[in-house]
Amino acid sequence: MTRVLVVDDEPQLLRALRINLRARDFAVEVAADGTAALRLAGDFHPDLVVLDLGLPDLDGVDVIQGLRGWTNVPIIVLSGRAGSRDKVEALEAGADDYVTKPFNMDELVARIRAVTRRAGPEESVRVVTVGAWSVDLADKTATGADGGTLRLTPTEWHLLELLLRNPGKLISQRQLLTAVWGPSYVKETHYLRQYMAQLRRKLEADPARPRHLLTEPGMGYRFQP
Amino acid sequence: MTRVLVVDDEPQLLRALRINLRARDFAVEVAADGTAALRLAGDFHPDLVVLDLGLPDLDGVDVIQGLRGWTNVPIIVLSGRAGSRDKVEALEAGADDYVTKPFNMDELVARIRAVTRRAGPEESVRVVTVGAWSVDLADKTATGADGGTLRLTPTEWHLLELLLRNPGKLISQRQLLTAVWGPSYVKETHYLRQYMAQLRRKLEADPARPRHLLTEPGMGYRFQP
DNA sequence: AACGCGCGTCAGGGGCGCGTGAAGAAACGC
DNA sequence: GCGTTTCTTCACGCGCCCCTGACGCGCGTT
Repeated sequence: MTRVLVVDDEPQLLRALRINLRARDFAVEVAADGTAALRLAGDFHPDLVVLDLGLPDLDGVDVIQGLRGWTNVPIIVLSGRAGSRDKVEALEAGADDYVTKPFNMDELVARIRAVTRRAGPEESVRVVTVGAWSVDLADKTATGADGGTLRLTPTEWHLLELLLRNPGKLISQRQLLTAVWGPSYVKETHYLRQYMAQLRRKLEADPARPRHLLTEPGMGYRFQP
Repeated sequence: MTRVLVVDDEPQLLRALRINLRARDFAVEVAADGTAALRLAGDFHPDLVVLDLGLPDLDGVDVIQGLRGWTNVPIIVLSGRAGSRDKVEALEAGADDYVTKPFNMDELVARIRAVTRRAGPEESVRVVTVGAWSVDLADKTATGADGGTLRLTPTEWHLLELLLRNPGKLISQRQLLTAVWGPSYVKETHYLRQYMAQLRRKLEADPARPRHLLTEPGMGYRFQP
């Protein structure tokens, strides 16, 4: 059964969503604020998160980034504001879809189905090949074609894992910094340059001309398989 | 069947629209003034509203806001006045498209189709085709028919994403400027011309004659799928 | 015709982001 | 306590992105 975590601070909306989703055969858990949402997400391991941006304690974008730091569970954002600025910010932070209130319940369910369908038949990757190296994300080892192994520091692993788990996808600097160093480090882009350089030195055949760990100027980085 | 509410105070235009839309398999309801329109919208729950701005009782913008208070049903505005001031006001209030009278019936139907197609219970778009290019908004990649990739700067992405996420819909200059550069840049329409030209150079087969990134003089820009 | 206005196009320059190297500060091992 | 590894900080040069100004064109107004 598909497990859904609903995060909203309005009791009646929470209740309406719970009833409607349970009637459609979803397992539903609810949270009323951002901190509870982040905690429950760790315990409940939902297949999908429905997140209201207007929470009492945390900013919605911070909740998204808090989740994106360790999981790429699909996130559907609810918001009372239709402003495209908010929408873009949420999507940039890692949301998968955006629904403005007031919304039609059938539409929301349709989007939930669409998002879970898309994320459904995925196997969580364990081994990724980066050039001549074979990286095992589960037991944290990297072995070369000649059988030699590579040593990576914890920070390097954290950064590399985020990129490798989203092959081909652009990960914004903000996302990387909040995930690896925390939300208060979003300005320290030089950390990224520093550690991306180290990863390239260790993994790329020609560190000056990376073929797999690519820079997207002004935006972020991307792992190209 | 798609349900359309037509709001206009001219009986002959009302009649013409009803006949034409019914012939094209729309379910049509009509209202002759703003109050009737707001009441009927609540009862009829249309999938689309065609709204004449020149109503006897209420100002057109007030009708739009009255609808937007509880629903985000697509609204296409009709107006006899070609003044850009009215257009922009209507679009800012939440209208989805704008047609000046006298209008071509086929054009109106085409816009109705475009707007309803977009708002249907479809999954949120990730990949959009623009001419020969395939643009992935999630991965931030653009690949051509020959497999080549395209590089876009952050500002170009921001602008393009806004247009591509609202296919067929007219986005006002004000909206684009506030979303990409911030609210204090609403006068800098020069930026738009600059970056729209760059996007056309990169995406359009014939940048001088754009087929997908269209200019609506005095109002804004539109992405035509 | 002259003028203003909006749009498209081109060229140039300043500033910022990126890559790189190096060194100090902190944490960890024994 | 000492050496090593890891994290953080600083400095420097280069390339490119963003902004700016200019001009031409079409269109409607005076």
